Parts: sequence; structure tokens; C-alpha cells
Amino acid sequence: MEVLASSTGPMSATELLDELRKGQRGAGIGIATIYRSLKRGVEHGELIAVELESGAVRYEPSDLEHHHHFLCTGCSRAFDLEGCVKNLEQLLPTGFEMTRHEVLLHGRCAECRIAG
Amino acid sequence: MEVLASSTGPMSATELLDELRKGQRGAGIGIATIYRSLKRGVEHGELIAVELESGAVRYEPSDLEHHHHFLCTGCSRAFDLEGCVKNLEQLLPTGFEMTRHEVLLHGRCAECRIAG
DNA sequence: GGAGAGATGATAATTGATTCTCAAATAGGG
DNA sequence: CCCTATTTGAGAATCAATTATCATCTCTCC
Repeated sequence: MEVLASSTGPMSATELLDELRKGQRGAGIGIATIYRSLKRGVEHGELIAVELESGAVRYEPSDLEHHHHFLCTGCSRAFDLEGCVKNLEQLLPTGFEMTRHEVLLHGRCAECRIAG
Repeated sequence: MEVLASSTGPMSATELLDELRKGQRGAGIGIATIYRSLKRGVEHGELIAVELESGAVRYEPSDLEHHHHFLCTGCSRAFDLEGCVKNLEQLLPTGFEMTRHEVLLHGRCAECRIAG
């Protein structure tokens, strides 16, 4: 079930289903199995759920370096980005405590730009 | 319908309903009216929909300065943050085009920290 | 080869958010 | 005030994502 490990970014259950059905190994796989496996993966700590947008939870391996994401407005795919940004603490109001942060870039991926 | 204008952050339809029902002006308001008004607000360009997390679209006035958001893990409220960060372009893979970006901080707001 | 445990796929059921429907309430304009 | 057009609230309906159900498969071990 680790098509995810070789993916260029986090995938949703549906994306995973489509991708798996393309390969010979997962020809007749059902959506229920996808959800079951994803759930187990998260419970076992192998996967992390990321919510980049409303109505679509995506999953990625939990052993990735700290990184952020890019969401393509053309194909709706999410891509991993390397690196991070500085000085996030300066955004924080006094009295607030930050435990986590996300940076999400929107735009068109290389593929979609070429496609027009 | 501009409780939103005086809010400390973007609100969801449900939050807005609860908030309005507290005041005498919107005592018996229904959720349908909230959605109708929000939709109209977005269509007329007075409001902007922001999706900070799965399954909850929030709305904010469209005339705010560029800013980002903080999502409290305690009370689930969203807060506006002032300012922005630099060097976001450096995250972008070659060939990708960025049209928009979001920074979302997670943690506990001042109120929730005090509450324990 | 067969029994039992667990996994699987198809589909039904659930869930939460949003939209639709419709009768009642309201707002103007004469 | 009365008439028409619009808005409203309540609840039903829709929709997409996720979960549950269940009969079938697939193992493993005997």
C-alpha cells in the first residue's frame, strides 16, 4: 500500500484508488480497503493525514522531513515542497502558543502550465 | 449580517448562527438564512470564503489587508494574524507558478491557555 | 482437503455540510 | 389597509466523504 512512499505529494483516498487500479497489483481493489488501510496506517503511525482543503483528507508517509505543500489549481494534485520559512513566530499574537504550522502555496504545476 | 466585520477571525456558518442567536437582533434566525446571506456576500464580492480545514468553510470581509490565520486546537476558532512571511518563492519547484499562498498556524489561543 | 480467522470488494448506511422547498411573515407601494 | 414580491425559518432533500455490513476469498495450519 505504499504507492504513497513514491508519490510526489500527499494523496486522497480517491486518488489512491485510481492510482492503484492502474497497476496490475491493485486491479480490482475497492474503496473500502483503501480507507481501512489508511486508517490502520495512521493508527500505527506510518501515515499522517493532512487537510489542505475542504472535503479531501490526504495522506503521506510519516517519515518525511518537515516540509510544506503546493496545490495545483489545474489538476487539483498536491505536491511536496522542500524547505521552510523563517520568522513565523512574529505572526503570533501575544499570549498565543504555536505548536504547528502549515504553508500552502496555490498555483499551477509544471505539467498544467505546459498543457496550457 | 456583519458580525463578521467585528470578528477577530473568519467564521463558519455554524459559528455565525450561534453568535447571531446570542444577540437580540438575530434571536430566531435560521441556518438557511445564514447560508443564503453568505452566498450572496461572496457573489457580491463583500465576503471571501477561506478553507482552513476539512469540512468547514469560513468567511471573512473581503476588504481586509493581506493576512494569515491561526487555528486554536482548544476552541477550534480561527483568528486573523497580522503580517506575512518572506521568501516563499524559494519553496517553489522549477516550472511551477504560484498565484496565492496561505500560512496557517496551529496551537492554543490566549483564552484557551488561561483556561488550562 | 478442510476448518477457522482474518481480509476483501460491493454496496448500503451514516455523517456533516450545504441547498431546496414551501408555507408563513414581512415590506413596500399604491 | 390591501396586494404583490421578497425574505424568512423549519425541516426535508441532496451531496460527497467515510464507515459499516456481509457474503465471499484467502490464507494458515492441521
